[in-house]
Amino acid sequence: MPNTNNKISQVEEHCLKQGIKMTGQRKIIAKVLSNSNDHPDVEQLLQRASKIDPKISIATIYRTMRLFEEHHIVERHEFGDGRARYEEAPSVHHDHIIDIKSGKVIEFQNDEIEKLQRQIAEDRGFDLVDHKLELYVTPKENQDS
Amino acid sequence: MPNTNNKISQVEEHCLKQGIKMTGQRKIIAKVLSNSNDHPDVEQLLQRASKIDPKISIATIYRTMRLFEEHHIVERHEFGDGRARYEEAPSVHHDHIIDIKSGKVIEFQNDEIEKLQRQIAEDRGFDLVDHKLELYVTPKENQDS
DNA sequence: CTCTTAACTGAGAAGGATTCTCAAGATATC
DNA sequence: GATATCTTGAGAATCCTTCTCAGTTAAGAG
Repeated sequence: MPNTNNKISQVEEHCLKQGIKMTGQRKIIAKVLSNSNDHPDVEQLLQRASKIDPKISIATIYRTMRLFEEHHIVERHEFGDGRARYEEAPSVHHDHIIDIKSGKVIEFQNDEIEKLQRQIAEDRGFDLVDHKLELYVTPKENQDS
Repeated sequence: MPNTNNKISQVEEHCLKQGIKMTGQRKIIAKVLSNSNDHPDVEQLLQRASKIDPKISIATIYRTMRLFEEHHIVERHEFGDGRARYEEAPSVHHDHIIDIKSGKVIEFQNDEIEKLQRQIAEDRGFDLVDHKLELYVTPKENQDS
């Protein structure tokens, strides 16, 4: 019976568009990324990939994430815990709220801030090529929202 | 002849206010920080401190920076190059522009963005306890500003 | 001023995340 | 289906940071 899971993932499609050679391992990692809604670190990626191919190595995860990052297929983040976290590069940019109590990461967009950032760089004679905006928060005290 | 450099530095004063035991090494590191207008990393701090006391150790720099950070006497930053950089905790908050061509770091303030950040956290039921805003830029092309 | 105790330091070992090395394996081309 | 090129796995190496521990020092009590 043919594997029903072998259709091409979003991430794999982006790879193909950019002419990246798709090895078995890269396809697996691409699929893992496409199936993740969170911001996994390398260890988590290895665990998820290992369920598909138990002999995939952590070096390949590292190499592949670097490759994907260079091709803007994933975004790398460092949320202050000393290791990189990844997400499939979003079509619409967003920033992150990190709940330091639970470690949960929430995405948000704010066009006003984006505009202000560009303007700040511009005003000082620079082109804004990238930015990092992270809000570190704790659940509000007097509220059970 | 009394050392003309032995007056208490800004950073040392903050330490005293907080009841931190001031050893010779800590005084030196405090002075180095007060005399720095940039965002030195640990290696740079060691070099600068070594000019005053050549037998100061890098472990002490690390330990002292952690101590000072915990007491909010310095701010630690990670500007994407994998090592921590420090600055004397500013009385007025600012964020950073990093010129990725030269590595130069420029400080800026923007109250509008600060306000929006607090509001974004608030709207989602959180208290904003910290944030990181870094603009990665390159010098503008068609301009000699 | 000296004693005492708790805290601090220097040096190197240890740790965690990431990259590198290299032999073996896979891929692609003709 | 031989050959050149790229990729992989495994462990070594690297970088930054923290830890360990024996020796030293700060700071308060007498």
